[in-house]
Amino acid sequence: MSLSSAEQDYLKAIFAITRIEHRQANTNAIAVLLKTKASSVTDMIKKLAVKKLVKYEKYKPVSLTNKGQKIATSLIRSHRLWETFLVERLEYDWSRVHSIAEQLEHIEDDELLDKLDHYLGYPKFDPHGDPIPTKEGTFPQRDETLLSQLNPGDCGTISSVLQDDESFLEALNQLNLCINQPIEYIKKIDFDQSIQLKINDHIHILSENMAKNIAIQKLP
Amino acid sequence: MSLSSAEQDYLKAIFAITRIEHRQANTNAIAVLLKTKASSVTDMIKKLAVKKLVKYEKYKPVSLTNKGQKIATSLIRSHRLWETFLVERLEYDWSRVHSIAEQLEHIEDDELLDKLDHYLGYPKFDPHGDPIPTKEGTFPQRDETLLSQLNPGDCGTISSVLQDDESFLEALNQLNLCINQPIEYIKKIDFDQSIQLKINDHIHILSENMAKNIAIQKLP
DNA sequence: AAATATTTTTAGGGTTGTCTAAAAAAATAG
DNA sequence: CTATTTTTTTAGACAACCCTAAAAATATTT
Ligand SMILES: [Mn+2]
Ligand SMILES: [Mn+2]
Ligand SMILES: [Mn+2]
Ligand SMILES: [Mn+2]
Repeated sequence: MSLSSAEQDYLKAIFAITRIEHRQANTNAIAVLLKTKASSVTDMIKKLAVKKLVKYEKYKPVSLTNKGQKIATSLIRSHRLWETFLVERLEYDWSRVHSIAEQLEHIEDDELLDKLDHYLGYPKFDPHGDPIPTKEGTFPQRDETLLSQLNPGDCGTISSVLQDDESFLEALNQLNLCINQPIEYIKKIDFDQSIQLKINDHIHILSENMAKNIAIQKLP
Repeated sequence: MSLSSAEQDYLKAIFAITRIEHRQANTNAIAVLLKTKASSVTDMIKKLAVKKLVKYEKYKPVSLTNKGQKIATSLIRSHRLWETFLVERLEYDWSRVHSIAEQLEHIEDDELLDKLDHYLGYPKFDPHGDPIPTKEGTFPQRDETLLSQLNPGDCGTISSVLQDDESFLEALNQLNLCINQPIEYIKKIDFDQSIQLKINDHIHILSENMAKNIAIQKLP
């Protein structure tokens, strides 16, 4: 069964809300994520339910069937492999690749993902530190702490970012904050919960909101 | 102005018919190429005319404006660069890449083609020997003769194939007939114009139809 | 030049995916 | 437990793209 890009995007959205953000995939949440209207979501959910890709009861949050989950996982795999290709081979900045991967992830061919994976050397994490599921659908795991939840004196390296927003990532570039960059957490500023941290021996400040979207691997 | 994949496919089709096959792009010719119906073509041509991408008068063959030509050329560049990537980097067989490139050619990003071109080392010809237009829209030129038009004793190497059909290319694989393969033309068989030729010291036969779709660079 | 065949366009309709506005259901507050 | 607010669904419409069948225009024969 072949799915339209729109159908695929809905499956991805439901996966992101339920499995990644651990929220309920209700009509509005999906509409917000996909920048569409609740009525459009209802329509599409019904179609996906007929195709046995989601479980749906009127007025209840929707969930993926096994089949739907497999497809969503494969799309995430595709998205993240393409992002890796764009950064590692085409020398794109990590801030620019998300919207291109949104298009590339829908390219259909039986062998493409495996060949791309092989070519890239079976990467485990994408340029934003997000885990790339294996062909079998397993996500590599890792111990991470949100930068916003460190304690004074904690040291570590940036392991992932939780947003793909271009302006957010560009701002991190300015501070040399990229994946694997060592940092030291200094303290939280009482005034508005901003974070003070040391990067390459320089002190910088990050808003609470930005700090919430940066994950750290703590050094022992 | 951003164009749908369908609109882009029509521009490519008109380019192929007028500039490559040197025929008139009338409604039926386009419908056959795009495997659609004449009435659908008329509808789309009208839309493209409003957008000033084609010149259209009722009942007359259609032609591309400069703007339409630039877009078509860029799509061909995209298609052929992606085919090159698939064969040279992902190790696809040349017989499998066309349908994937049909999808990839529509990916939109300002920098993508230039980065891909740079990464591939500015290739001049794609895996089928077709010229890859430069960023400026110039097609590399070459002296070619159709295999069907050689004379007994002529030697040369295969420089391109005129069809992307998977079964055609797979059949060529079986005979070791790939780009740059040296061949010697033996003779035409009176019975049905089949071609006898020597490949790696072995004699083989090709149907007239296949020979018409293989281009040769003659050796002096 | 008229008759016939072919090509192109128009008319009307179907599907997919979107939207707004209104109705219905569920959740929340008093 | 009712009243109000919020969320979800339904109804109806629209744009893009494609289709079939019929009409109109053009090309080819006789
Ligand atoms: Mn992304
Ligand atoms: Mn990513
Ligand atoms: Mn091709
Ligand atoms: Mn090609």
